[in-house]
Amino acid sequence: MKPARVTAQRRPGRPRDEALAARRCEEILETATRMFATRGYQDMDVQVAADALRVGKGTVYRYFPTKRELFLAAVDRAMRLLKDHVEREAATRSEPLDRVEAAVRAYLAFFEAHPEFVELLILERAEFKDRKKPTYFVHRDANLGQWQDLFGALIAQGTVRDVPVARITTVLGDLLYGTMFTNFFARRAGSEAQADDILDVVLHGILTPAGQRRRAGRGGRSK
Amino acid sequence: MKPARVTAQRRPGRPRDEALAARRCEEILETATRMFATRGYQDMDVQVAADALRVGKGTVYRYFPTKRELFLAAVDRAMRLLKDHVEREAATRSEPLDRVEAAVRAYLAFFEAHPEFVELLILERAEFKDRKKPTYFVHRDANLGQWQDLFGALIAQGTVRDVPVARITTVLGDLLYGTMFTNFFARRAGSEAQADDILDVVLHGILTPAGQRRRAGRGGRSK
Amino acid sequence: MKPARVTAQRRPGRPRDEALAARRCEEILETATRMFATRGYQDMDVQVAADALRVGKGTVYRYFPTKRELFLAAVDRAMRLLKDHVEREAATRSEPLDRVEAAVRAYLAFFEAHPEFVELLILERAEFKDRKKPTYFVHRDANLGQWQDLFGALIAQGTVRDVPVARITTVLGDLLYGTMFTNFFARRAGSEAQADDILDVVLHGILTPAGQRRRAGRGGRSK
Amino acid sequence: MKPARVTAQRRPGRPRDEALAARRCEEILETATRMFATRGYQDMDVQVAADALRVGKGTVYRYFPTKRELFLAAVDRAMRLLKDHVEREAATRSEPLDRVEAAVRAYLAFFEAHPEFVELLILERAEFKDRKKPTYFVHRDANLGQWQDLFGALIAQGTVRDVPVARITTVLGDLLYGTMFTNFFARRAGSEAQADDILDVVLHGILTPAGQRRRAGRGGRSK
DNA sequence: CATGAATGAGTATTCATTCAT
DNA sequence: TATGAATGAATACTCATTCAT
Repeated sequence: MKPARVTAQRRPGRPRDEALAARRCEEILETATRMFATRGYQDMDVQVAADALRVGKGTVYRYFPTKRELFLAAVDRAMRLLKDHVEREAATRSEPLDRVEAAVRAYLAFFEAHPEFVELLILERAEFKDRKKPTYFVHRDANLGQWQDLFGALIAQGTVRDVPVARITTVLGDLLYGTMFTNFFARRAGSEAQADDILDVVLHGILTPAGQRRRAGRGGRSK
Repeated sequence: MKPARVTAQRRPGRPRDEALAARRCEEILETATRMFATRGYQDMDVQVAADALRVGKGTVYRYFPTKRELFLAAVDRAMRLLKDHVEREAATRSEPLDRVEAAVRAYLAFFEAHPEFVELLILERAEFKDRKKPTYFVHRDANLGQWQDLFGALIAQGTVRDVPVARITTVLGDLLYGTMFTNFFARRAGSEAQADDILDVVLHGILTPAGQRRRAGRGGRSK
Repeated sequence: MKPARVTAQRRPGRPRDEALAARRCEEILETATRMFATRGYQDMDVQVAADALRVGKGTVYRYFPTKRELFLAAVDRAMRLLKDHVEREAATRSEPLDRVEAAVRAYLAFFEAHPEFVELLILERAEFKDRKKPTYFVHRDANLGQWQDLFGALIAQGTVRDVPVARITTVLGDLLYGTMFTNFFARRAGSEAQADDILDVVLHGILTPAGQRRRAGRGGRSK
Repeated sequence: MKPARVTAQRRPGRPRDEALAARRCEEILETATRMFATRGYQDMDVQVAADALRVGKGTVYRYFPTKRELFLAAVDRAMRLLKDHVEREAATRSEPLDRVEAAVRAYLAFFEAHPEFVELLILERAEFKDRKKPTYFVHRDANLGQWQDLFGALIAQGTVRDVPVARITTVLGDLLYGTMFTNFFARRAGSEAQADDILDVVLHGILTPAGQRRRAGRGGRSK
């Protein structure tokens, strides 16, 4: 006879253990992420994931009603972790340009440490073409504003050339995205050195002063 | 679909019509590309593709022994078409920097005109993780040398800063790759303006001279 | 089945509330009957029934150890209610022939008012083919004797032709059974008029000329 | 759009064997009927049926796209066979009343010989409650008219009492239906004697005194 | 050569039942 | 006693591939 939970009268029956549920939910997502990344969407068998988790298959389905929902929850979790990581790192700096640099390094380091999340991004697009917008871009768009504000401030203080901020965020965003994917596809590593390269090119450009003059003289198309 | 009975002098038995075979092979790949891109790898039924081609399913299997081979042939074809397109455009210019610019524009225009090829690249990675290297990177690596030579020449002539050419090709390659994917995922269009933006940032950098001095003074990490 | 705890003086511990148990048992059967009839045996989820009853699934299992037993108890209840209804109606008459007529009307009216019970009869046969004899026929056979006695008396008093009573009860039983099913399947209604039709046809077959005259003289209902 | 089967040039590829297809379709239905009747709808595994037919499961699905369609086709076939049988037997007689009698005997004999068809009727109702009208009643309604005409003629010729023909066909139809089901449920046999009983009861209800005398004079079978 | 009939391995999901609380 | 979290057996249908014609 268990001592009655002193909270007056509780409902009859087995009470729900909220903490356990949350922990298990996280465990399932973590394992599922690993298995989706390893085997692909179709070949990731919910049965195998359940076995790895030491729970019954039905239990997984209690938490995520379909394989699809399980997958999308895993992608969403990955994006939340990315955002947390990048913002935490950027927050360690106060100078705007330093924040940009820290964010670039954090982004690349995050995906280097978690290649399984890159795989999820690929899989999402490959298997769920019907969805309006991939999770990555939903998150990207949600975070875009703060970075544009940052570059706006850098232009105002005369550190960055006065070009449309959208040009900067777009090019830098695409560059990071492409680097992250290529690292994964081509099995490259060394995100620290990559960050150096990227920052060198983006911040300074590749042309010499002479080269810049020459190009301007020829009427290159860039405004 | 009846082969033209060429009258010349026939050898006994039905002569193999090489031209017909090549044409049909191309037709199959084109249709398959469209259908893979539209429906994904798993959902693209060979039966449906055969129906669209107005041939029997067995005929498709005569040209490509498995669905997998059919898919990989389609990816390979896409990469060949990309290479042809970029090189043809680059060849219209003689100045090295102009060739780079033309190549950048051609690359983006190609994938804007052929989003189905982007889809194939995604699908390849998602469905064939076991392959050593995705087709895209096989082609990328094969073409890398000529672009490195080009940038080497630009450095020698003083147009481009004396940084390792690998840094330039890597950053530019990743940026184009990321832009192409993002265009597709986020349904962006307007590759001409994008090329302008990319060339502006990569060639000139985003920092003002003052900003560059300030960063150098702070001992920024880039060498 | 459990011997009633004689109430006199209470023993320590929570007393079993027999009345509550019986009431809940009846509630469960009533709800289960409705849901089995609406959704079929396989599609009737114990979970859904428990939800409808506002109790936990485990509680249902406390009363009925398996879904199968729950179903069979529901069928059995239906047959008990049928018998009660028919006998109660028949008991309102004293003349043997009137009792027969009342029973026929009561039978048809009962199933017209409770189509869910017809559904249970169907489902029992469809899902439990292994059982030796469907519940309906167990009850039918148990009640057969009293009706045969009744017709025996009618023959003895010269009201009914001297044919084997089994012929009468069988034909009448099959006719009622077929009418009840057909009403249900074909969504016919109007059991009163049907009873008129049935009695007209059957009585004018089973009555002797003398019996017909006697009944007409008493103002029997058949037109 | 069917190409005239001019033997000269046939389309390339393996020609479809129409006769084989029709035969196999019938075989599948026959086997499926037996297995549905034996095991019930849910427990009838298409795999097992395919094994019994010595074909692959996919082949069954080529002919019937779903298990449901297979089942409904089996029911429909049963009804067609019933109709054929009853009409063939009725057609052996010329006198209207003899046709009725022959039809009653044929109906009961058919279901006595094919209890599996009775099972199908049960299963259809149990598993497909959503369908507007069970197959049996679709067929029943389609054939009703001819029997009403027959009874109309019998009334006109003074053999049958002048009651609404619908009353006669309904009561007789329900009686046959109930008898057939009860035979099956209660495992009764002896449809010949049952037909005697039914005809005795029903005819002596529907015949005028003149009609009874006429039939007795012709040596009608009812005792 | 071309066809399409035949095949059967492969899989997400449901739900009756159990039992810890 | 009541509850509902956990379990895992059970199953229709698809589609890549083969091969008789």
